[in-house]
Amino acid sequence: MKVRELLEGLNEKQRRTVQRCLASCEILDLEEEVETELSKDLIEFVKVLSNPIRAGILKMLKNRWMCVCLIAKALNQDQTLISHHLRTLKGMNLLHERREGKLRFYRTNLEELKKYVEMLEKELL
Amino acid sequence: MKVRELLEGLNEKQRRTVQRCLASCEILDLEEEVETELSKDLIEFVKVLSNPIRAGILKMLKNRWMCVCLIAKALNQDQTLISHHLRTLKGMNLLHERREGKLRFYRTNLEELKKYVEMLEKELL
DNA sequence: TTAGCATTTATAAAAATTTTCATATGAATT
DNA sequence: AATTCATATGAAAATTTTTATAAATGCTAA
Repeated sequence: MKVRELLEGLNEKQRRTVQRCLASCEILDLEEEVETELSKDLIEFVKVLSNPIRAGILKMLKNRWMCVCLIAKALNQDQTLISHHLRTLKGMNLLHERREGKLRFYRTNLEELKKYVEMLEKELL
Repeated sequence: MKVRELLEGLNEKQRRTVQRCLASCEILDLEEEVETELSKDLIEFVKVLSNPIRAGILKMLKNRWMCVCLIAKALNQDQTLISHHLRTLKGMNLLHERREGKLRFYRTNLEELKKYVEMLEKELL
């Protein structure tokens, strides 16, 4: 979508005001193509990361395996709450899981995490 | 905080289970230092970014100035809603602002944005 | 200077997320 | 086999975020 097309979508008064402004200050070129869409996945990733508990989990598990009860202890949170957040992270493929007896160990999936961070840079910088 | 200290914080049964497991599978070293804290600012940044409208604004304004009414048109959202989100973004210093007559133009503060993305990489990768 | 317009601000309503609590599941110890 | 323990799940409650509505600001053009 070009700036010109957006401008044409405004009501008459607004359009006149903006046109006049752009004519005098030349702050914006009408022929520029405007991109607003971010990948749905990327937004979802950022949302997952935006919770301090989930972000803390990813940081803590970036270079080690830990079982659920130790994760809960480290973050000083109820185990069932941690379980919920682990599920969310797993849902985005951001964790590896490994079972040892009745314990479950998790570790950050750094490949996947890096993929998202690179997407972020590409889209916004 | 070391893994050993976390372990000592568990109740006796749990501690025994975990100790026995670690003794046999050697998946985790008790002497490792565990880091869980992310910078408060960084989390706030990620939260700001986690809304699709705000992320869309940052993408659209990464290389141009646009006035509020055109931003609203481009995202096909009510102008007052856009104003709210602009305020949030301004509050994190993620936007430059410029007034031309009765219009207000915004543009992404790429320096600041880059700063946060770099923090993110440093903390999580 | 006044009337109109672009935008902001305040506040209330709606929607989404997080947390808690009760219960389920599956492995291991007894 | 029965019980216990670590973790998972689901639904309800609490909290936060987003959106909508109404009123206020401040610039400008007439």
